[in-house]
Amino acid sequence: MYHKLYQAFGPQYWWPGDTPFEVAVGAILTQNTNWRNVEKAIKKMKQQKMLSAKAIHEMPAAELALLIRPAGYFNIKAKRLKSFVGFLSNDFRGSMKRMKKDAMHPLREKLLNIHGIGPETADSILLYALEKPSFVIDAYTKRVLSRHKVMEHDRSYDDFQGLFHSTLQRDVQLFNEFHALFVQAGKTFCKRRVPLCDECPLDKWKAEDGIN
DNA sequence: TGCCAGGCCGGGT
DNA sequence: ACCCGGCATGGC
Repeated sequence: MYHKLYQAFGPQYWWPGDTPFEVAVGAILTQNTNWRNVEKAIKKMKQQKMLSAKAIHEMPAAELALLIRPAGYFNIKAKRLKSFVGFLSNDFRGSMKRMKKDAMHPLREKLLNIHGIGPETADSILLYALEKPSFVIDAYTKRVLSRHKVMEHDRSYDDFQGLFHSTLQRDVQLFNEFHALFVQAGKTFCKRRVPLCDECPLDKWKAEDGIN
C-alpha cells in the first residue's frame, strides 16, 4: 500500500510548520478541525509574536482564545495549548530540543497525561515535531484501512497502531511519509459518503492483482 | 444550506 | 470497557 500510494501521490513533505514548537501547536489546533482553519490561527499567532512557549505560558487563556478563534473550539484549545506549554516549561524549561532528548516511550506516557492530549496528538508531536518513530492513526488512516478491509473501523487506536509497529521497521521517514499519504489518499478518494471508488490507486492495484 | 474537517474529555451505562 | 453529547469556525 505504501508503494502504491507513493507512486500515486509522491512525497508529501510533512508536517507543514517551520519549527518543532509550531508543529506541536498545530497538532493541538487541528483536533477535529480543517487544517486551513489552523493555518489562519497560526498565522495570527505569528503576527502577534505569540507563537512561543514563553508568550503562551504568560498569556491568559481567554486572550489566547481570541487569537486562535479561526481554528474552532477556541476556548478548549486555548486551555489545551496552555497545558502543553505548562508541561514544556516545567519539565524542559520550555525547550522542544530538551524534550527531544527524552526516550520515546516514557515521553509518550507523559504527553498522554497532559490534559487535552490524546493518542493521535501525542503521536503527531512525537513523530513530526520530535522525529520519533510512533505511527500516527487519524480518521483518514482508519477510514482508508477499513474501506480496504485491512482492519474493522471500530477497532481501537492501539489495534490500528499495532498493525504498523509490529510489521514495519521503526523508521521515522517511513512513518512520516506513510501517514501523510493516508491523509492525502483519504482526502482525494475516501470521502465519508463514498464507500469505495475505482479511481483510488489502491482499488486499481487490488483489481489488477485480483485481490478481493 | 447542510455537511464536514488530520480529537478529546466528562458523565453515563 | 464502550457510548454519547459538547466543543465552534470556515469552506464548499
